[in-house]
Amino acid sequence: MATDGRTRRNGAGRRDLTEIAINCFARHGYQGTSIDRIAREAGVTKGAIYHHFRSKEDLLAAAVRDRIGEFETRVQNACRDAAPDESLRRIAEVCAEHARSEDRPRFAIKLMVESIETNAPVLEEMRGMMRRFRAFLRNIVRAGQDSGLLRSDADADAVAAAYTSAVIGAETQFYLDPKRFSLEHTLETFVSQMLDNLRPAGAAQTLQGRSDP
Amino acid sequence: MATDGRTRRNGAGRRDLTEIAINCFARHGYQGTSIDRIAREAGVTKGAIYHHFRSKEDLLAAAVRDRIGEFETRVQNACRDAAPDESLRRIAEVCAEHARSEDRPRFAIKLMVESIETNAPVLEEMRGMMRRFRAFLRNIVRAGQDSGLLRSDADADAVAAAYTSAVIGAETQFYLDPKRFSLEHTLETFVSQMLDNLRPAGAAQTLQGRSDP
Amino acid sequence: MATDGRTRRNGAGRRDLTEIAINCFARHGYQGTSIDRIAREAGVTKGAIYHHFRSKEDLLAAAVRDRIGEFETRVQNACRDAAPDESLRRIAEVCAEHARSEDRPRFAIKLMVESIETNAPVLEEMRGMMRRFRAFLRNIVRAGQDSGLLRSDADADAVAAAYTSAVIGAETQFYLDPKRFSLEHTLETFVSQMLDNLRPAGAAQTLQGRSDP
Amino acid sequence: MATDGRTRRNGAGRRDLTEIAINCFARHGYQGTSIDRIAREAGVTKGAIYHHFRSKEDLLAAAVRDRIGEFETRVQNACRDAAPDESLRRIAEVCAEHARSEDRPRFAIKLMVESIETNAPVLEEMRGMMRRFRAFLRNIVRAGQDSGLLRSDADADAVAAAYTSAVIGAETQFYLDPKRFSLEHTLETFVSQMLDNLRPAGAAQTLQGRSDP
DNA sequence: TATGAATGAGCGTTCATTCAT
DNA sequence: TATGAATGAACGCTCATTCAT
Repeated sequence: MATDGRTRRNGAGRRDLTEIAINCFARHGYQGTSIDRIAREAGVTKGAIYHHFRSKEDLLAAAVRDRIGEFETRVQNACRDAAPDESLRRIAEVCAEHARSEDRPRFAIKLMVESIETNAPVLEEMRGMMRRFRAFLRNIVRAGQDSGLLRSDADADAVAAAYTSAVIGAETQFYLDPKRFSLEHTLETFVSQMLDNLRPAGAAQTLQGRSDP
Repeated sequence: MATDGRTRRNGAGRRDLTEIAINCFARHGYQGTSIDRIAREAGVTKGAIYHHFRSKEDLLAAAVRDRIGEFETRVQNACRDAAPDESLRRIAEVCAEHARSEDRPRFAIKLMVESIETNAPVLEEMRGMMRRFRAFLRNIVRAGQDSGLLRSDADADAVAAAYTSAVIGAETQFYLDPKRFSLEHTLETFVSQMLDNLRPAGAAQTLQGRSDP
Repeated sequence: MATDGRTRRNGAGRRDLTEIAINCFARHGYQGTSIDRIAREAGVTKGAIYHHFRSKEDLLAAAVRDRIGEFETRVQNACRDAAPDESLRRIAEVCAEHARSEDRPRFAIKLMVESIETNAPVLEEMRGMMRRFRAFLRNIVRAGQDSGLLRSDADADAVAAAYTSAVIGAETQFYLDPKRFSLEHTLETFVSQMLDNLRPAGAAQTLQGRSDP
Repeated sequence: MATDGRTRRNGAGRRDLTEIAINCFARHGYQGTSIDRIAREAGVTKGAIYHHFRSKEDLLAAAVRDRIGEFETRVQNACRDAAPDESLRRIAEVCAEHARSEDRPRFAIKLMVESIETNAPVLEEMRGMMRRFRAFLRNIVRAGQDSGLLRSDADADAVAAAYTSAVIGAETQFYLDPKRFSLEHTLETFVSQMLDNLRPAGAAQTLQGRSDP
């Protein structure tokens, strides 16, 4: 009985292991996480992990892939049936929620940065995620431009790159200094600034950017 | 009596060691850098390092403090005798240059992110640097507002936070994907967008975002 | 399925390790014994030891506890069904045998002395052993006094303390100078002297102290 | 000015170094004492120590020799112009005082035991001290026997060995458990017991051995 | 499918010792 | 006579990985 994916107590399946692993990796980094710790937290022995994964790197790669897919699905869903400018607002919200969530956060920032110059396969995976994220944003901007909603003389690639930068940088600062860094407010400020700037010449200018005086 | 800075045997003084150490730490992270590696790269034995520093953490702290001071000096110098808007452009340039330089780059991003949840003292140091950076930017924005150069209804704190985010995020993406991420262009796009948005109501709008195909 | 106690590969179970460890500790002291040496002597690698024990201190504690228990059992058994004066003779014999045995000797003296001012938990363990040993002796003396076999105006506590002193001091001298220090003869001399002195007023005095030239 | 042996602050002479060294060795043992620690406590650098002593072992040997000489002088002085039985009482007192003193204590016990099976030269030194101590005691006993003060059928060697045992064992227990082990009382009990036993046949028996009921 | 004993390489750190000054 | 930089060997410990069961 009770075979709903995660069985009780013992015997965590392949899937459960990636769940637990990515949490450890996200918290303590790849090098800071021992197979032993993952095993302990999963309630299994090291051997069990090596039964499912060929190596620590393999486990990390599998876990990262899982998370990336999940994150991308979430972003795409947030944009379903939304106008381009609305999509750009929603994506920022999803990213902020992700950063604040209990279990998922930090993994992209921590493992992405840690893999620079140290772990080519994961780096490639992360690079792909970032490229797809920027392409996704760029397509939204282009769609907005095609429909006349956004200024057509803006460089959609650069806008997407700046947007991605703001998200990554805001998340990083938030993890670094959660008490003093206002994640949502920063992202809202950025997005409003950007949308304001992308408004076609004739459109009226919104008043934004002043708050908690 | 051999006083060319690095005295005796084949030595590498305290200072040289922090230089070499921070390069290693920035490249491979704190956990990914062994004392042996630093020693090898400095041409000394592990013992020599422990003669100058009490522990690996001590070495890291000394190296990080050095680098932070250097970076902050550099940013401040770039703003000497510059108008607020010009300062905001120059800071982005300095950050881009820093990210592209041979020896100094990556240290902030890598160690900042790695220290989250794992190394409280370094975290504190980095937090301090980020807070000072944001405060520095905010003061520039406020100076611009006071002089009428920038819109006075903008939230200077949020603008500074967004600016910092853009810088960190752009640097991160650049390290991750130097071939495909256009660091300078992204930062220019961001800064122009921001300055455009901060222009007082009456001022003319510049053309920005010239797409490079 | 190979269940001869020490299973698999070339192993040495937890128990064997404490046996080997205490021998090393007793010979070279705690600080003078490296984990590597224990491993080598046990025919395993360091890692195997750390699989069974959390630390060198943990291994020491386990080994010391084992030995203390063994020693106390041995002393108690020697006194089964013996009159108080006979018990006091037998305990000295057991201690002398213990000091001469191949594997067990020295551990108490070496580790007890080494732990003074340097290793609180082991000190505590040893202190406990000594207190129990003195209490055991005192109870024997009291039993002798209650039965009229020994002078009742003697201070049982002080007698027990002096007895323990003689045993420890004789053992120490024996280890220091086995060729020139006559362990059994010294202890016999002491015990006879003591029993002579504890003889009730009316009883005849034995001739003791026959000098062996 | 001020060259009274130990100069102010810096520049501890050879003699001062052995003083400081033996204190360290007595407290933390030989292996537990680093040259660095001695240097720090003496207010000099390691190099200065190596200027005076060829090695750590050499320093230990010198320090031990100093202390042994001092101790033996002290014991001999205590016996000047005293009858044999009185001498035997006084020696126990000197040993107890020595064990309680601030600076000198523990060195014999700790270093003697630690050197067993690990440090042949020091072991030899300690062996010599013990042999001389026993010989000194034996001669006192013999003198007592020759003068008719003590029973002449007692084995003077064995008596001396038992006496030495009691002293060493009492000291050890005292260091191990100063709160619960009564050093002076134990030694007094032992000596009284022994002297009582050594009294010639005709002499009256003293009442000893009952105290703090 | 999972366990647990074991390995072997490596890491941070300590320390006696050397030596140019 | 003394310093302080440096060495090199060891040590306690960790950890990814292997493998018999």
